[in-house]
Amino acid sequence: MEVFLKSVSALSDETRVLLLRFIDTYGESCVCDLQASLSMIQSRLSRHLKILKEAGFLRVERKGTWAYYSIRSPLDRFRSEALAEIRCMPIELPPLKKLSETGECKL
Amino acid sequence: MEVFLKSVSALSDETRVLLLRFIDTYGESCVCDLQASLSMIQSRLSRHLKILKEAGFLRVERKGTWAYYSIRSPLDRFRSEALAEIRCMPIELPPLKKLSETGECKL
DNA sequence: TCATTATATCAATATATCTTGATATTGTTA
DNA sequence: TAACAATATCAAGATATATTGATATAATGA
Repeated sequence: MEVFLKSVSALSDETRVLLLRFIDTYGESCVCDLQASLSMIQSRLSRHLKILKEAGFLRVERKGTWAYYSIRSPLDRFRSEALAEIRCMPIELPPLKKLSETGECKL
Repeated sequence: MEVFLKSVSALSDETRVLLLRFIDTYGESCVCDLQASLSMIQSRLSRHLKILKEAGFLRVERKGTWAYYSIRSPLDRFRSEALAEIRCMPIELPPLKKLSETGECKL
């Protein structure tokens, strides 16, 4: 798909906007932390994270079995502007649950 | 729908991106001109123009039975940036057919 | 190597969006 | 008012996208 269309399609879904806002707010997160914090099913998360990554908003870093997703940097003008808009949205962010650090992870 | 989601959803469709690019390039156009130039069915055009209008990209001005659509101005930062992206897209623009002015309109 | 955990992908269904043709609305002119 | 042209809306089917549960892959440690 064309680059711009891929970017805006990625943004046109509530779940993905929430993910971007969450990761932008709390910083790099692994899938199991997102799963615990947002109470989302794992396959659903994986799908949306992939779409956001392929649209140029996220990057992944593997650390052992964990995959850490973070906001890709630097973002181009359009994506930065989009992220700025998302920062202003009235979203109820659930608190962060860092299972990957407290060793409670086993979902 | 939430404002930002409405904007990006409006942008995430090839037909609407083409419409924006067309109107941005050739200036204010009525539906029958778009119909002739883009060889699109009228109900389809009407639908997409409405979505773009409600997303804040277009405005309409009625002149008699004609409805002239143009880029809304001023656009906010995000929408301007989006339009700038669209201006850079490699789109094959069909030539403008100004039926509404030459009196050939009767579709 | 086997077992375990985290993540990714797949297949089926559910949901949303687009396209089309038909009909309704609005404005103009006779 | 009647007839017509331009545009908008509606309803049906077609297409795309999202969600879920099941399965596959990858990394780790015993």
